[in-house]
Amino acid sequence: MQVLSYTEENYLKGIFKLTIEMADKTEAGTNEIATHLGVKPATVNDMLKKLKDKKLIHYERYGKSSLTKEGKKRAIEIVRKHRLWETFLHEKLAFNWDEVHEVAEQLEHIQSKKLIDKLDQFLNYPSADPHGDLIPNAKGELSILPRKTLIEELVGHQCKMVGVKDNSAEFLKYVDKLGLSINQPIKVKAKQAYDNQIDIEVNGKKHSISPKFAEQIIIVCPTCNKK
Amino acid sequence: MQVLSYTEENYLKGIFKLTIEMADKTEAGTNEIATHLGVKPATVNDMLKKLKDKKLIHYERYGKSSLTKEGKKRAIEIVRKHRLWETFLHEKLAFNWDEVHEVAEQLEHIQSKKLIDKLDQFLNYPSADPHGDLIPNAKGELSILPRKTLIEELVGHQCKMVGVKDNSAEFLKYVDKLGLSINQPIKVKAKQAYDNQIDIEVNGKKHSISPKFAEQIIIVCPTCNKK
DNA sequence: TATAATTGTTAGACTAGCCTAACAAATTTT
DNA sequence: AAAATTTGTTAGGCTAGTCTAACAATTATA
Repeated sequence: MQVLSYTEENYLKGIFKLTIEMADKTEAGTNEIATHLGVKPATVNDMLKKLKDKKLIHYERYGKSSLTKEGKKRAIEIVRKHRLWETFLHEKLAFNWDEVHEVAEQLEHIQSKKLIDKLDQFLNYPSADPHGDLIPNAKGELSILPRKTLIEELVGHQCKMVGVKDNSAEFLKYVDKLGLSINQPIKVKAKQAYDNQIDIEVNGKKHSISPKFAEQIIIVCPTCNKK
Repeated sequence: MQVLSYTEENYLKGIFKLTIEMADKTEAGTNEIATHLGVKPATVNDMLKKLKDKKLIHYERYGKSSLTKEGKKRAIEIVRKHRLWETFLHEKLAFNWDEVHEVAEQLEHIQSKKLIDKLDQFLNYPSADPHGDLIPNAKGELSILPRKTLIEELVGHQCKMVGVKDNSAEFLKYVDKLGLSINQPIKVKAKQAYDNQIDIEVNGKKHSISPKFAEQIIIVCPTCNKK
């Protein structure tokens, strides 16, 4: 598989944003792409011809552009890398969520399949980046798992925290104390019929939490949705 | 502080390796740099003029080149980034020590002071990378003992292995068999004038090694440098 | 020391990615 | 439907980084 230049990758990513992530359109015009990327239309025109030759986009003279199947696949790989790096910067290196984008713009162009797969693993296969945007998996699939709260999770299942409902300092402090954070795996060990307390395991540590608390923790559960 | 291009950074790093990390020289020739970087001498010639204009190297027509104070500072920053990334890949993402170099070659060019300082912190301020090479700190300080190969070491001196040149499985297996590893002390007992075999002592055990082998073992020798 | 070999430089050409200026096609407005 | 506006294309030029081929300076050798 041919390696694309830094610039070619940025064009694919830009066209992806304009045609696939924007709900209302499936094609992008030359001027529109130019504005989005901060270059002149003449420059875009040259690149569109080049990307067409490489079979990464559909393009005809005076027409709009869109990604081919291969082009879309490539674009999704770049988006995946971008969002995984953002997650890394935020979760592991304590960058603020509004500082991560600029650095991820550079990191997303690093060429190494092994690197990105290992990073994914290291981050616990996150499904969303610090901005809440979904992260495609290694196959390029955007898994939209239904969200629920921890109180609804089945005993024996392993789920992943993706957010909270309560945002009070008091609540967040408790969340923190239990070792919970975005993308943190949680295993439900048992539920007490008597008072609905839930026994969970987080990072090897066991806790018993109240239903009131569990109700505030938003999760997704791959196990529930498999098959 | 002006930002250097990917290519300019690679030239500085190359000149650094040839003039500062190699024991016996303080200047590098045009052809030598070309060979090291895998480009033609004519190309190097252009870049040397450019780096001279930017006051990053000392260079005169038909003369050898060396880094200025500023050039050296820049080169050390790149080396620092390279080695921190190697450490990250090895320690956090479970890359083998012989797989990290290629990816670090790309990562070392990411421009973000904050990123590299956070990474340093995340890794607990490591002082050596997976190959045993020293990592300069944020101030660029590094206790540089000149590196050379075992074949150059004087009889009677005790040195320390800090790396290898050959990375083939065959070679590394032999290295292992002799009890050699990063930071392993080696004593040179004798050299045979007849066939240049070198008698060494590693961990109390004596071995006789070929010059071909010795040439691949990178060492530092405190004795040689203690005047 | 004269010659050969090596090392370094110059000139000219190429590509990728960018630009401006002029023009052409498509679309919108009147 | 003609004119005006917007959108897209082309031609030609620029820079960084690369190359080859010819030449010049330096160094090693006979």
